[in-house]
Amino acid sequence: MVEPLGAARVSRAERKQLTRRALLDGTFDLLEDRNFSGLSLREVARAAGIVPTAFYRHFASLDDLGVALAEESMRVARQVLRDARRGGDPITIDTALDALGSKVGDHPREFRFVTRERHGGMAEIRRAIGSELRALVGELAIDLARTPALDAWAPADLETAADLLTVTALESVPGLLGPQRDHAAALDRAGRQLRIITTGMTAARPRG
Amino acid sequence: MVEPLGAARVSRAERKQLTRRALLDGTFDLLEDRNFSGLSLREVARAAGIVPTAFYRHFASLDDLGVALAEESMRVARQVLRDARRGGDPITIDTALDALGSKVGDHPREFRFVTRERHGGMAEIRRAIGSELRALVGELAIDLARTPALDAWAPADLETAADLLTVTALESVPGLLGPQRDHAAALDRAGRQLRIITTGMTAARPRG
DNA sequence: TGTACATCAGTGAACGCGCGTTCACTGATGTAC
DNA sequence: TGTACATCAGTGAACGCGCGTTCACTGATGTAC
Repeated sequence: MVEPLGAARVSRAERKQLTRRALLDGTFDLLEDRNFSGLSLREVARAAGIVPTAFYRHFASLDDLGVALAEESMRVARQVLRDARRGGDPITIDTALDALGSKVGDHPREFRFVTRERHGGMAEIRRAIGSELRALVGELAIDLARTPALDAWAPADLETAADLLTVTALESVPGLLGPQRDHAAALDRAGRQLRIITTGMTAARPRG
Repeated sequence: MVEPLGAARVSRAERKQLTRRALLDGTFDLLEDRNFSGLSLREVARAAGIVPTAFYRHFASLDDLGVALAEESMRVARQVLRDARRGGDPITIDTALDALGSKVGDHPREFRFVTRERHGGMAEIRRAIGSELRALVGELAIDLARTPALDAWAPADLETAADLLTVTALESVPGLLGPQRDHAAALDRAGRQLRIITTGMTAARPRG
């Protein structure tokens, strides 16, 4: 790494973290129009401004880097749920979609990664995304459990419903990653679908 | 291609079709544990038993082959809807999931391709799958339009609901591609989710 | 039926290139005293 | 504060390999007469 003129002195550990960030950021940028499995180690190193062999100081393999990207991406995705609850009020469809829309706008690379690699990626990456997604669904199920209309539901059924809501919302992400003019339609469609689901949940005889 | 001893004489056109099939089949087999974008042309040719340069007699590029695989896979997926209607009765959740379960069992490679490449693949492949999926959703919307309980629904809302049902069913495919013991759970979960949706549809005030 | 020519799926040599990984190294940062 | 040594992120040369694509070709099939 080149020391910029007049840069503050940083410790070896700090500098290593900066390079690690450069690897993650550079890789996210390379993924704008490609698959993770279409990347090469040399290309990733080039994007981070290091020599190929230095890559191994940070990750044992490209797969390892992919898992790190999956974890970082899912950390952003889980933040949507927290944003939707801001003010301490229960989550509604509108606050959730607002939160999703602005989070995708702020972090397109992370959502693109999740969308592309959730089913399309290498086994280890899929596993990492899957387990984080299950945690997110579990969180949402707890929100649902606090809803009076659903207090007769068994935990497993709440989980199933939370999964359905999550996947439906996630399905709108490709539309939110495209041109601005399609965003409203994507959110509108997701809103209609989520409303069908919540209508079904409150109308359902639980434990069917 | 080697002429098997005693093989029936086939025309040049027939033989070309056989090689094309070998390319499609060989590629599907290579995709069992990888991405389409992880394939190389030489590897595909090897799997089909031809020399790399002969590939170009059949497809202009790997992308072209990918689009052919997408079309073939979606042809199988659309067959699920037709199977679910067999006997001329309206589609139900149970007939649809039965049809899906056995179709995935018979054609795992095609469903794996759709699942992996729908969001994860190269732009041209995504486009091919997307447009076929929209056709499938349109077909299902017509089925829904024939349902008495939904006759007040606007076509666009039926389309939105059909999309939700389709995507929800599709989400069970990864579970159906895994070990046999997980199949029942995947279908059960999809059934519960589809029932939430259909409950929501019949309970909803249309044109909301 | 036989002959002469056209077609074209598949062959095989050759090319230059980017790949992942190895290895010994450099030189700034960190630590012990 | 100064010195001697250890650590370790990043370097750069080198390797053998599989890649996509080009090209001129072969020989069986197809067609015209």
